[in-house]
Parts: sequence; C-alpha cells; structure tokens
Amino acid sequence: MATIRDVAKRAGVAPITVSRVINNSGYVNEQTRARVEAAIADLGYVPNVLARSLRSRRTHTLGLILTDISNPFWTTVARGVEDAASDAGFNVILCNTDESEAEQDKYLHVLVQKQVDGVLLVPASGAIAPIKFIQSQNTSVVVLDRRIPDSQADVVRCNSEGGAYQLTRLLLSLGHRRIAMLSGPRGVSTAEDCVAGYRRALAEAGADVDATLICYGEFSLESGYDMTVQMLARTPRPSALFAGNNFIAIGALRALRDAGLRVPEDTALVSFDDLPADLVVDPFLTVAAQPAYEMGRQATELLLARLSAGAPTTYQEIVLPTAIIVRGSSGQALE
Amino acid sequence: MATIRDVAKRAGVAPITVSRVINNSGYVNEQTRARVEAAIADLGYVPNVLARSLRSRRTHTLGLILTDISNPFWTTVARGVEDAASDAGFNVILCNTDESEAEQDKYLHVLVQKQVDGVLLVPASGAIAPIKFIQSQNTSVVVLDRRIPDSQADVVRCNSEGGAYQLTRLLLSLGHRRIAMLSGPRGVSTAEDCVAGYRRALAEAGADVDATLICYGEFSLESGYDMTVQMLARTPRPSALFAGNNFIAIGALRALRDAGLRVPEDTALVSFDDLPADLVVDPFLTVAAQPAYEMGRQATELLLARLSAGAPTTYQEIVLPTAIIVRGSSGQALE
DNA sequence: CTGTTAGCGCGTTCAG
DNA sequence: CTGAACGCGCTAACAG
Repeated sequence: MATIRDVAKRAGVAPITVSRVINNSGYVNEQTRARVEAAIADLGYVPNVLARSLRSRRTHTLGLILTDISNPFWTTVARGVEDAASDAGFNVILCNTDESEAEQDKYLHVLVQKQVDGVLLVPASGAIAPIKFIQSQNTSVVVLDRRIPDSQADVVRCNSEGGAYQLTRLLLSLGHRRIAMLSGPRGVSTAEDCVAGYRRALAEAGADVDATLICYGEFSLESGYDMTVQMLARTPRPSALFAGNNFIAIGALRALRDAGLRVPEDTALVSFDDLPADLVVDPFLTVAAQPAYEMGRQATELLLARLSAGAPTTYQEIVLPTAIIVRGSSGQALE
Repeated sequence: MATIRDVAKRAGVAPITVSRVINNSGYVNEQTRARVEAAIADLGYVPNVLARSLRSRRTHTLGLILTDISNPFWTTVARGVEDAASDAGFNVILCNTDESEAEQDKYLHVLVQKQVDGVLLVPASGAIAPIKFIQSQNTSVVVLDRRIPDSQADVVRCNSEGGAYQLTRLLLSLGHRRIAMLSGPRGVSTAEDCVAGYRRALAEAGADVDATLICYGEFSLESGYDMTVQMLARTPRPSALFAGNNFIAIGALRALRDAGLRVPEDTALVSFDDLPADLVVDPFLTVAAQPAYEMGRQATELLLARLSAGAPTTYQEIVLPTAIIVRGSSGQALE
C-alpha cells in the first residue's frame, strides 16, 4: 500500500505537502497541487485514517447502540442517525444488544477502544453505570428513546406517557373498561411510562385500575403472545388490549387468532409504534406512532453539537410528540 | 486518558509487559500480571485500538455494504454477518447504499481508509471496478447475493434462477399461462436470474414467452406498484404475477387491492423473499424463501478464512438453495 | 519471564 | 508557499 511518503517522493515534495493537499489545509501552489494529485492517482493512494486519527485525536465516527435491529422501528431510527451523521461527514458504527446489558457493555468498550467521537445509546436498562463509563473516557453521549434516572446526560426521546394516555383515553371513550396492558420490561422507562399514561387515563376517567391487568414482559412477539394468553384466561376477559410496542402487538394478534377471537369485534387492540408503510399492505393497527427517523436525526445533531461545543454546561432533554393514528383494530364504540 | 505507559509506570513494569497482559501474548508472571491488572483497573485504562491497529496492521473489523437496510431480508443477512464476525472477535461496519453506485463508491473508500481487514459487498450493479478497487488495496472481498460477471472474487449467493424456475412451474401447474414477471433492475444478477428461471420453466412447458410481460424495475414498493398497474392494463390481463422480491410483492398487493382484484381469486401472486415471521400475523404469500441469515454467516466465515489463509489460489462460489413455501396467494388450480 | 529499540502513517510545531 | 523534526499509542523484533 502506498503511503503519504511514497506519494511525496513521486511528486518530488515533502510528505507534509501531500497532507496539505489531501486535507485542503494551508496554502499549496496550484502546480504542486496538480503534481501531488497526479501522484495520488498513479499510486492509487488512499489515506490511512487510523494514523490520521491517532494524530489528530478525532475519528469522525459515532457509535450507535440499540436494542433490536430486527425491529423496523429501530432500523428507521438508525437511518435518521446515519443520514444526519453522513451530512456532517461522520460515520456510524452500529451495535445491536438484543436488550442484553452484557452485550451493551461489550459494545461500549469496543466503541471507546475505537475512539469514537461520541455515542448514541438506547440503554438496555435503567442503570447509570454505562453512562458514567462513557463519560469517564471523555466521550460524549446522547441517550436515545429511554430515560435513565439521575443520569447527567442529554436525552432525545418520545412522549410515551402522553401517547399511552391518549391511546387509553381512546379505548375508554369507546366504552372499554377492562383494558389489559401488555408492556415491556420493568425498569425500562418507555415500558414504565406506558403504564403511567395508562394509569393516568383510567384514574382521570374514574375507572379503577385493576393491577392484575398490567403485565410487564419483553418487547418481543413471543412475550406479546404469552401475555395475551395469560390475559385471555382472566374472567371476565378484557375487552381491549394495549400493546407496548409493535412486536408485542403482533404476538397479541396471533394469540387472539389462535383463541378464535376477532379484532376488533371480540377484542380491541391498540399499540405503540407503527410498522413502516413499506411492510404492510393494509394498515390495520390503531397506534401511537413515534417519529423514529426524526428521533435518530435530532439525537445525532445534538451529539454533533456537543462535540464541537465542548463540555455542556447543562444537559438537554428533547421530547418528541407521538401521533395517534386510528385504524380498524380499535373498533367502534361498544353498545 | 490513561495510556499504556501510565499503566506501566504505575505497575512498575515496561509498556510491553502491559501489552502482553492485555493481549494474552507471551509469558507473564502471575504476580506481575496481577499488578498490571490492578493498575489497569485503578486508572480505568482502555486500550487505543487505533494505535494497536496501526502497529499490527490488523483492525479486526469487517465492512458490510448492502443495498437496503430497511428491507428485513437484509437486516437478517446483517445479523448473520454480525454473529459470525462476533464469534471470531471481529466487528462489523455496516454501510447502506440504497442501490446507488455513488454511495457504494463512497463507502468503499471509507472502509479502505479505515483499513478494514475485509469487505462483504452486495454490489449495486454488475460493474467490476469496485471489486478491482478493493483488491488493489490488498483487502479481501466476498461478494454477497449477486454475481459480478468476469470478476475474480469469492461469491456467496442463492439460487435465484432455480427458485424462479420452481415458482414459475408451480404457477404453470396451477394452469396459469399469462404470468407477468415483475423483476428488479437490469444488470443486477438476481433480477436477471429471476427472469432466466421464469423463461426456462415456460420454455420447458412449451408455453410461449411473451416478452412484454417481463418488467424490469426496482426492488421497491413503488416500483412493484407501478409495474403491476402497467401489467393489469394489458389485455388479456395476466392471471398471475411473479414479484422479484418482497417489497415488489407488497407494491403489487396494493395495486391489486386498488384495482379491486382479489388475491388469489382474481390474480395469483408469488414472490421471492419471505417476510420475517416476526413481522407478519398471517403469512399469506407463496414465496421462494432464501436463507438470509445463513447467507450472511457463510459469507463471513469464508471471508474470515481468506484473511487467515492469505491469497486464495482459486475463488469459491457458494450457492445456497431456496425453499418454496406454498401459501394462499398462489391459489388453487384454475378450472 | 521481562525489557529496549524502533517504527506503523500521519499531522502538529516551528523554521525557513 | 514549503519543509524537518517530532510524537500520537502501541507492538514486532530482538535481546537478555
């Protein structure tokens, strides 16, 4: 592989001159520039960014740690991140934890070792240690989608509590009183916020909260299926189901189908997170849709701003709104 | 940030000893090892892999360039790559080209600059230059999913021609004679192979090939929609549609719905690429399913083998089988 | 089992 | 406008 010295020799200049041409830094005579560029082309020279970064202490690379790349919601977030980073000349290293703290820790170390300039983290849990670790390495971090109690860090997330409140109100307005909540893991803020919004709507409507109708599970199809089976065994059966994310909703739909129940005639269903338009022929689910792409974009822009600005004096929390989209699965008002 | 020298000083040893502890290379006395490890913990030392890679000329990083991360087919491939790489202690940098050659070129440069040890490439076109470029930089490459004519490189792909042949035979056996082929871009091998398999099945059955029923488009919902609209305008209308991938199929389903046609009663539909079980409540499409995860895994294992083995004497082409899954959308035999 | 020397490829610093 | 010297953090090669 050609190095900057090979190019310099061929062009009859010093290595530093080649460096100036590559980076457009400092003054270079047009003629020497042309000679250098010719030498670069002749040799097929490609700069070694490892060496560059080692010297300049900047990698122009961000790390994105998320919890489930197989969920279209997260791929959409990732696209927002990638686009914003790319616009600013940054690359992104994508890491998938599958909600495992061990994997998260592993990737955190990888990213720090790779000297990324900043990290976008969807925390697998509410633990504060991962944030402390990143910051202890003088690396900037923005937390995505989920809150971490007592952490000193920027956050970009959606209003889960508000979305859940609105979806629950919708069900209440249709006459439902026994609404089962199929949420995500305890300790994950979006799952807790979902429950909080649900409780608030019920309380406000003067309905009692039956705590046994509140399930904490995982953000997966299997968990959605299991929680639904469990809820359908209750008597009286819940008349409506609230799924904490799109995968839980799909699991719920399967469980309902297997139980011979129609949606929405026998059981209404609402959910967080839409499925991307590309993946569905006839959108059917009533959902609280989160601006996934926008969330990724804004988080990245905030992170990039932090990088150029230096240590922040005060941390930001950006909360994006959710949009309620009413479709067939929530059904008509009960008679 | 602490460096290896800081750790060495604190532990009262030479930097190289710290290096040996970190990398488990060479012999280190248990006691000194313990002292070094204590110093590492005290200082919160994290090795700088940039420096390490600059010196050792190995980054333990692979690049994966694919064409559409929003398609679940490719996220599944990516998981296979990631898992295989992770098992071998390698990281993956994921790059998304959206089928654009310009983006592909950009990412190719980024990866080479980052000194990745190898590249997995889903080529945006049949052009040979990108392969030449990677190889000119002494970097290994494995081509994924698509063939590149005349290129000297390893390939891991699926048997598109065979899958298309079988799907077409299925439609023929059900009595269909006017089958519209909605394929991907001209020049992309999977799209061409689809058409080839379709032609072979028709020829073998003694049916004429109506070339005007063969469309080349893009692997997108919009293109699937447009091609379908165009085909439905033909008289007589095709009795069956063959979609070149899952997004084309979804576009076709929408166009059929908007035209008031039922599937399969009015028009049968078959497709390449299944949608992941996680995303669909009731699988309905008859498809030629490709082993996406396995393709990613095998390609990665081949690439890793190349890395440790040195320059290959002869290139491999691994062709994985497709599986025909018959569901509702292909319908019953025509009377 | 441990240390010394040197240099990976580049950019910063200071001089011309 | 151009260049020489030096060092980023780490490890290969060679001692001892």
